[in-house]
Amino acid sequence: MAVNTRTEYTLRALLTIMEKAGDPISAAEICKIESLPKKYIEHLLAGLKNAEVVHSLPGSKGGYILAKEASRINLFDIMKAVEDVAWELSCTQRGDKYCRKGECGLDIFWNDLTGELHQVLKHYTLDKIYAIRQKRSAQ
Amino acid sequence: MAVNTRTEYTLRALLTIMEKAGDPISAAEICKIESLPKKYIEHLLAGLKNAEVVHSLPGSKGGYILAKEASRINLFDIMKAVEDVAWELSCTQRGDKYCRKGECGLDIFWNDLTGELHQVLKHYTLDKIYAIRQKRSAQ
DNA sequence: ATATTGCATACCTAATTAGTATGTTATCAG
DNA sequence: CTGATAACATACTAATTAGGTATGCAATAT
Repeated sequence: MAVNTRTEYTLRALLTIMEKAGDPISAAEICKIESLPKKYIEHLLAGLKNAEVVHSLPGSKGGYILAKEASRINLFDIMKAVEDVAWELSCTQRGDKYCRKGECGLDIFWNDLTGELHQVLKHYTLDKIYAIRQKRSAQ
Repeated sequence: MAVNTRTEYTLRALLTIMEKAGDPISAAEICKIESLPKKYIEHLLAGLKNAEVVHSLPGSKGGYILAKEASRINLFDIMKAVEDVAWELSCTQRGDKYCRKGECGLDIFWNDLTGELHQVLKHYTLDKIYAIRQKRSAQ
């Protein structure tokens, strides 16, 4: 259980988009600034577009912009958009081979835990993450 | 990112051991009660033994017992013992191909987040999980 | 002694991750 | 209206991880 590169790279891309403040930035430029693989980032941004986290504009002056204020975009939404399954902890829903379909009695526990972890993720909005990064740069 | 079967099955095994209250219970019996694959559980319990979460006794009347009170065993310890990498979120430590080794400025953020998530996991001790399960059974 | 347990090692298959490649479609500048 | 520049869609692939299974050895109680 770990955050994977999808979330990591996506976050870096989003912060780069955010810094452009409404001016569309292309995948190519994002990847140049952040040293990321272009095709992979395009692929990830497609997920974000679907989840309405970003808007995209094709064409020569095109690129990506945030679909809403940075304070309304949180880590949970990002992960959900970009990882196929975002921290779904319930064994029942995963359909594990030896899952006893609720008979183990732990479904409530997994739900409680999932809720708490999602809460932590939702607490980290894009603007907060940006602020944490700025703080570090200032040191 | 999700909890996997390792943690799920291990937790069920530990609760079964806990219910025996100090009387050693064999992997075979655990697996009979919880419908789990014996070899896999043995493998997982080996990790728990290493982490000093359980003690084991070989021989005919042997089996597993908790190494300490249920209130002193928490989900973080369990996951760390049983999953190779327990929720290590830092890209630097994972050695991702396009990780910029701190240059992305997000290392502090990942550390903050990791800490918060670990805190949630540590809050769930085995006796609390047991209590949550009992509550549900009573319904 | 022997049955019963844990324990160690190695192996295997399927799914997931982390990308890459190729080609198509929409927009703007000239 | 044409060419460049972007996004977008689909498919593919290599490497790693997950989820087990198999075999055999070591320790203990009866």
